[in-house]
Amino acid sequence: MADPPSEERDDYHHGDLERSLIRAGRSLVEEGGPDALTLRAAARRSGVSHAAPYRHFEDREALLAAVAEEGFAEFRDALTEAARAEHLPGDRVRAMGEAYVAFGRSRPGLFRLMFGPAVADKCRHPALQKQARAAYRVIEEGVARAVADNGTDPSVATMSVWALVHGLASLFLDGQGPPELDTEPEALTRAVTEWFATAVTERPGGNDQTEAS
Amino acid sequence: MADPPSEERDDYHHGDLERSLIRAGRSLVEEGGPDALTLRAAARRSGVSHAAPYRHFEDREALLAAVAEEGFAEFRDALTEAARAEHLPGDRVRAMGEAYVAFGRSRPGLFRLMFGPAVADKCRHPALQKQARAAYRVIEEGVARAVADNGTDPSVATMSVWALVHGLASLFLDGQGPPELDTEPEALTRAVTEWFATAVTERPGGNDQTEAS
DNA sequence: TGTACATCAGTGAACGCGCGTTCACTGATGTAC
DNA sequence: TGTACATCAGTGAACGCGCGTTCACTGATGTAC
Repeated sequence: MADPPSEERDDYHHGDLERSLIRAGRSLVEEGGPDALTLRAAARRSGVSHAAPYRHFEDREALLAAVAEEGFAEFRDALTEAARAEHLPGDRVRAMGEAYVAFGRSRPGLFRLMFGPAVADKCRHPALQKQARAAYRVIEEGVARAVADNGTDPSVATMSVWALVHGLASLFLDGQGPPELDTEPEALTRAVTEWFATAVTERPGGNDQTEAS
Repeated sequence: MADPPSEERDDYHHGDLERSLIRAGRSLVEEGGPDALTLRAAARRSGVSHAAPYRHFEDREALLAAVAEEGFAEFRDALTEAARAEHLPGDRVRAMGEAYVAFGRSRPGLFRLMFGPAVADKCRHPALQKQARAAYRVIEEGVARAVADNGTDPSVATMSVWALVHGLASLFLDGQGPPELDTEPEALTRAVTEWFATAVTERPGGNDQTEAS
């Protein structure tokens, strides 16, 4: 549980401290959530004095943002990959949904950092914002294709799909799975996303889209 | 932004410090999220020395749990009330969904405390667990009634609805609304929940429930 | 090829902060007789 | 009705902690001549 200086170095200069800090920061986040990322701990893990990070990051939030940015890049890759494995638009949506939930479940701390309030002012970090939007666009395109010719409003559909899988992931992360349900998270995720992908792909029944506006 | 001792008292004994601490804790949570709740700040707001809370709460987490418990009670009331206003099962589900999102949006800090990782070990707080389950049951019953005779698995449907509204709330809270969409959160919520309530109520089309198991 | 010098990454001491928690204490309250 | 005493709520000083951030510094690197 302690924090041994893991990266040994003999020379005065580290070599690539910036990358090392991001990697350290990421492991801290994955182990203990966003709060566990402190500049001092990241420095410790990189085998460097606690003031050294300031050569590379303006403040703590900057390192948080860098870690989150990396997370979003991986996230987008995971979604893209999942979609690539399928051919029918509906299957793609389902596959992306499962990948979304799987990503969150396998990296809870990172997921919380990416979507939570840890990086307060995202406008201050354009690179992060860019990656986040890129991930959003992957879902958006997939859903748009799936509802292309059934009359559903694409942005409502995208938001629905996104909310559904984001909610699933969040609930699992927070241990809020249904109390007495003995279904495995994977099976439940599959059932829900499948049901939903089908519903979204098919022509919506008597739903009056204009009523809300 | 400072922390003035808001509750004046002349006498040595407070009167009802326990309640006062919960109220103070709650306002701290609502203002700055779960992290902002510290025993010292709650004591300050109650106009009491920083060691006094230990007469009423074993540790910081106990106060967090008490605040969360209160939150869940209110939450359940909000859901129940929303459902009561409607008569058709589908409308009830939609109304509950909107109430769920509205609750989260109007009390972001409390919502994060209730569903987030702040209270690490929920088993240590049976009263909290009880309230959380009670809230879950309200949704469960509403959804079960809505899908009663259309062949959808009620637990899958419940989980879907829950995930959807939870996801919507979370995304709004974290400022992750769709980038270029200019729709108001309320309208979007209404559109999504309405679409979804309709989909869940109607007979599911070509969806093969058994395929996942 | 050698040397002066600017640049830059990392150091270590220090600052001030607020926190959770413990402890011996003191002041108020209420009960038994 | 009055008094001794146990009980209990709140006090204030103290402990140790880890943090973010600043600062003058030192050691290494590489470039201009």
